Amino acid sequence: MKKIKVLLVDDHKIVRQGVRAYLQTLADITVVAEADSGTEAVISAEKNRPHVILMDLEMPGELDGIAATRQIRKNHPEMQVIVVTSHHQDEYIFPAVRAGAISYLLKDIEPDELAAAIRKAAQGEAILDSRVASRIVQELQGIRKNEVNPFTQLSEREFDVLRLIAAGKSNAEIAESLVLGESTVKTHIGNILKKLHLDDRTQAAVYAWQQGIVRRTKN
Amino acid sequence: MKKIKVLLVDDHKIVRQGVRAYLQTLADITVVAEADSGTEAVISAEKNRPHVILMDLEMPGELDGIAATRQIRKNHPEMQVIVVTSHHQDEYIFPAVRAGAISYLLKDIEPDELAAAIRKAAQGEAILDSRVASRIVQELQGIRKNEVNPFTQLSEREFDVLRLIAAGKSNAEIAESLVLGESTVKTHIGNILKKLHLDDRTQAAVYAWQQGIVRRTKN
DNA sequence: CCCGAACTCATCCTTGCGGATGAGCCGCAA
DNA sequence: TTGCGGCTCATCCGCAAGGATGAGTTCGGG
Repeated sequence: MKKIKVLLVDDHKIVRQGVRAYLQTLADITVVAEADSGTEAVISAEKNRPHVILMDLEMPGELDGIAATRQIRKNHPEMQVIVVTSHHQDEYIFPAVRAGAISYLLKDIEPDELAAAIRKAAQGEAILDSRVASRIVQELQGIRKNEVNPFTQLSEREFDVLRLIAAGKSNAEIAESLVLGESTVKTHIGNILKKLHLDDRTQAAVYAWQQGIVRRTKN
Repeated sequence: MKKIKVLLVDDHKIVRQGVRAYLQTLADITVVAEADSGTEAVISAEKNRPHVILMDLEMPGELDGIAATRQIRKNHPEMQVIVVTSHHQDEYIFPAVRAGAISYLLKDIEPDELAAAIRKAAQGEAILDSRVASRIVQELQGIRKNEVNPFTQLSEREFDVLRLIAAGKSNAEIAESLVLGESTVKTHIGNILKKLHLDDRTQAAVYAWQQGIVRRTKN
């Protein structure tokens, strides 16, 4: 049986060592490389062709875990990325999943669960931490009693702006539409791009369409 | 019975007069206004609230017939735009329809056909000149023997570029992707925007998604 | 009562984008 | 041969778009 090649990405060496030590005890898993930044992760993935990548989200540098995940998945759709983080909040779950992560685990996971997740990921299957899973189910069910929407991270106003971006509007048009100063619009857009880890309005528009925020009109 | 209110848009006064004279002989149709430019058309539509707009495509000025059509349909989806033109070529059919025109007529149409088209349009139904209709059917059937695609006006290369725009790529990334100079990419994009009557890459991306040029990935 | 989050707006600065124009190359058809 | 359309690229210009920062507002919760 072929071993599952794993790439570890975490900015803390001690974490990598710990995980590596554990994984090496398993017969069917081998750690082929480590990276301590998003940029390195992309390069290493390129070079070492791992099957599965364990990606930490919290990392310094230009390319964070989410951006790195997106990058890698773009270049190599066959590689599966498991996101490992201590964030139990909502905010990073969806961006990570959208960036192409197959599983989203919390750092206090049991070792054997990690191994299980890696094996599943290699098969293209997902394992979500139960706490994470429940949040997702909640969202997908549309259980948003108050004002929570599927894009929890985005505020109502930002959502308004995003919709207009996705309609191809310019900042000036958006400002007029929402009765705002153009400055405000730019601020919102800046925040949207930051939150969604995108580079420009065009990507935001694409994102909106992919997510179905904008409904396709009759055609 | 309420009369159908019509707005005439054509840069030639003589044409407007001719059409108006004819339409005024009809009991159920009334010309409520005329406009000689795209800009005027938008304003006049706003003010006079016509049911149907007869729009000439060939007009000078910043806002041509297609852009005006798009604008009006955006502001007032309930107004129906009939495009009247002497272009029997493909190039303007699809842009016009995409911009929201319900019917596409050629200028050598018989008067009673025009009247019929207006009445149909008021009901939200389309009438296409048979020559136009056959082109459309051809396209929809995918009868593209050689390299003709549903977006006849766009060349292969432009299509390549459009797809990348719709993926959220920057000019530099597109250039790298297609192994081109950035200058060339910009030229292509300029041509794409011109041909599709769009303002910027974001609108192009939106357009691409609306048209289904980009396939929605799994989500 | 204070804190944080959302929302608003402004200023400064940099650069990517888009428009206009000109130009050379290739292949195909008249 | 000439011409045209697609493709390629360059230069110049103006502006919209984004990033970085700071700051004032309201509102609801602790």
